Amino acid sequence: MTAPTPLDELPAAFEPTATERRWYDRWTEHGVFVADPSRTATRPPFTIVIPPPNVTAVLHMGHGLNNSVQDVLVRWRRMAGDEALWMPGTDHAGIATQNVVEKLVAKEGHTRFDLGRDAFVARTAQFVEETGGVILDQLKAIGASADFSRTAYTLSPELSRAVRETFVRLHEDGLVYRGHRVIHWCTRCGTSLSDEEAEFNDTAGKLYHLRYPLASDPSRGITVATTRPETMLGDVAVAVHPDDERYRDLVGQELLLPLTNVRIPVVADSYTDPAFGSGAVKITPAHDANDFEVGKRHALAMPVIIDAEGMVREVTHAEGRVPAELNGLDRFAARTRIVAMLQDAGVLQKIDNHDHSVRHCYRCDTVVEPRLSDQWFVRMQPLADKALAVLRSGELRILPDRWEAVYVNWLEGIRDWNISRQLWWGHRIPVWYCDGCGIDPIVSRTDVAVCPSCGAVPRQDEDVLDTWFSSWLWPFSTLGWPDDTPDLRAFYPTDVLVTAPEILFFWVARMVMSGCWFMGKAPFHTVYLHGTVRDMQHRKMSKSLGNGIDPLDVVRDYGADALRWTVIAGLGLGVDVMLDPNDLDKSFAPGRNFCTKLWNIGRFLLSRVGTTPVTPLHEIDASRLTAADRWILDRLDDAVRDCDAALGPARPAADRTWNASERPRGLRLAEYAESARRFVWNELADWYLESVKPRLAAEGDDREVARTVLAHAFDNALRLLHPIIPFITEELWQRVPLPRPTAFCATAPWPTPRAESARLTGGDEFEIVRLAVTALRQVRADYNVPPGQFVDAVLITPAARVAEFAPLAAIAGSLSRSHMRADSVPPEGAAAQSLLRDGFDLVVPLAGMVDLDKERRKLEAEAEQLHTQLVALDGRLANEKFTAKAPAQVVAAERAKAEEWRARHAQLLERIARLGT
RNA sequence: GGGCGAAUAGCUCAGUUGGUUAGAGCGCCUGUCUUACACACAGGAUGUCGGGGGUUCGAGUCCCUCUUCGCCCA
Repeated sequence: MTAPTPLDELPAAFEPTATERRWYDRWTEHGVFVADPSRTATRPPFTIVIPPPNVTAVLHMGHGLNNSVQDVLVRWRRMAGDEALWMPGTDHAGIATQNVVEKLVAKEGHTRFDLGRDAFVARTAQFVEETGGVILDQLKAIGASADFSRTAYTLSPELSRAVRETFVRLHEDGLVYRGHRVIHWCTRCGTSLSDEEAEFNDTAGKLYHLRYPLASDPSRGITVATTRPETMLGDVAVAVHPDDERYRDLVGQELLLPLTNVRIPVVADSYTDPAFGSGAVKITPAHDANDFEVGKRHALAMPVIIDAEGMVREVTHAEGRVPAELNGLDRFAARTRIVAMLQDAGVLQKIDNHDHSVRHCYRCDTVVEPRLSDQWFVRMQPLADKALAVLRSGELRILPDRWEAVYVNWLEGIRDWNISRQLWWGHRIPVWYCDGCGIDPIVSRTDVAVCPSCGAVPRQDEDVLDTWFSSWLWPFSTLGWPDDTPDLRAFYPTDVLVTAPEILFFWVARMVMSGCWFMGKAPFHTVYLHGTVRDMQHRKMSKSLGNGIDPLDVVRDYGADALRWTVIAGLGLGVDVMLDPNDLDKSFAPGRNFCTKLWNIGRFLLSRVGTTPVTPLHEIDASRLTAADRWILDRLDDAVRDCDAALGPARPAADRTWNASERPRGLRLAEYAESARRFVWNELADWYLESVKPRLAAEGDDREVARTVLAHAFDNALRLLHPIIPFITEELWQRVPLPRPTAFCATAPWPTPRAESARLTGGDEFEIVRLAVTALRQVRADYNVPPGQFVDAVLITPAARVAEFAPLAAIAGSLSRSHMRADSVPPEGAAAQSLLRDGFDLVVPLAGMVDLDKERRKLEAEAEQLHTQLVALDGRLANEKFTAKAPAQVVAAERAKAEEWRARHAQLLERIARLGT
């Protein structure tokens, strides 16, 4: 290890770029982030699995936020003595990755079909091999302390084995089945999608009212309303509600489908809403999931009139249904055309504007086409039941807790999961079909080369599995499952899952299901859902809007610590983070300013403490500590307690189950950041460091005490701050001349407060100093005393304490640019005066400057305000209902407060009287 | 259409089982290049806690209602 730069060479400004690289390499060299399952015998494990970014992704602010949060938690627990494991990795991202490589291939003038499946998959694998590590390297640049020796990948041989095991086992459990039904189809991606992947977008559409004539009497007819007139080519019936009087006599009769003159029946089905439109609905079973159910109930035909590319054609069971002029048209072009045709035919009665939600592909935003096809499904109800049970028992909690209702709502209305994807990039479905003998599909853990029934060569299912079917195993597949590995035994269940609400259903709920089903335990005890990074118009950052921020730009310009501090300190629980992509200076000012301030505090403090080793605090006798020392040590304890209360508890107290009082607590990262910041900036730097300057200037015993307290307080402050801003704290911490318990701040023990019993009295005297200084500064401002001008001031104390406060008055004087002395009697003559507390006063004789009226008004205003409050308080205390019904504790506190106010009020009146009239 | 949630200082948000002078950060105003820091220091201003009604000795906090906004689901 190279020696740190000598102190006299400590640069005037923190240099993030070089420093960050250096410390990250050194942490890695020393295996600081590597977890060891054997050590969990003696210390609790703390595990976080990363939400695996897409293997094609590049880092954006969403990742920056998400991973900063995880890193804060992992670094905190690592310092707190847990065996901390942060499992990193990437997701093969079937559709996204295939799309990327298809675009590359397209640039060469080819399609994936030109290459063929094997060559395309090989090409994609090679692409991932070359570029897949990019985002992980970018995570290192923001300081992520993940255990990269364990980096996982959803399409690795190990995790692929877990996927296949899962599929087969669920099939054995009766939870995986093949289904024939209408699913969501993306005509651009050429694959089916799950319900979650087909997102609703509000769309301004139109409602077309079409009149279908009665076959037996074309003068009569039924009007149906549809948003998709082109699907009428696939209509097989019109449904009305069984109780609808208007249509009762028509049920069972036939209508003539316009343009094609296909005869279709009128059926009665309670799916129909009599209040919507005309109360009659056209039924297109092959192109609408609800119509499909109606079609099944009434044993109707299911003609398919739109193909996989979204073109209108007579696909199956549709002979004579598609007019020649519509054949081969894209579905949207066909809509325009058919509306004109329907109008010409006199069928179109009216067109209303109609806002409704239309499903779009979550990857490419193409309008989803409902499509009749065969797919593999997971029966979700049994899995969902378990996922609900662990939330209700308290084995699992979600923060902010309002998301628990959303989670429950989704699980209670759970629908089966379509896991087939008509893609090439992913886990091939482990099912083989024998065309020779036609036996049932063979579901197998190992590849099937020969049909066990007839000996023919079977063919494997062409489809791959939904990517989420591999990522839902992430908390245990990354630890070695299905093998019973030391990692799995030590680190499962994991602790906290940190992610965004968008993937609560896609991923989080499904992980809970798989964890409960395969491992018998929820995969984590806490789900932490953080907010979204947005721009100043509160729009989500996105590539298409061009309002994104590249975290690496921020790291380059301000440093990783500034990035981390900004997002963590601004991160209320579940609250969105607003950043301005057009003004990075302003957006990241909180982090940059704080890092600069901390650097300056460190630079000054360390230069004053010097490099000579400092006596540890526990070797200093308590009697040698001054009031200021005791005050800052008390503040440190408060800060540690506040940070602990904001962050923890790290895990449920007992049996991995949350009790009601713990359940909503913890993970308040912004509160933690603020508590630590307040200590080091507003207490240590603003007051203690300023007050201690004179003591450091004089050689001697007291200088040693001051050096010890300074070094001790700063050491603890750096450790408190390290999880948020690891680089700058490590750089400074290495220079604190205290004996180091560990090689790195990153592995130093998390601060603990002194026991309440060890807490010393004496902090309050320093509070008088602070009040005196503040009062003097106010007087200065009131009388426009030039900043450089020293004034005389007297701290009025009880007679018995003049000697005790003489040195404290001197400190207050140096902090307020005044010659302040302690005395029990005020000086003669006009003076500005301020009532401090406990009978202490500050008197400032400003010769010739004091405005007695002004002083009187000041004191009278305070007395008057106090009086008003006192009257209200006395009224409350005189109210028998209050004293009888309010808790005794509250009443006692109110009485004490009344006494305190009364005393202060009396003192104010006395001071006013002393000013004369 | 169903469900959930939010509305507190100019902005983003805290405010723990109701307890009485409603807080923080940023921003704003004034002064200061005070020998670590102007990315700083010092001082200062700012809220009928969305509207209305109710419960209570007491309501930002509980109940009802209205308004506005957000999210999820169909």
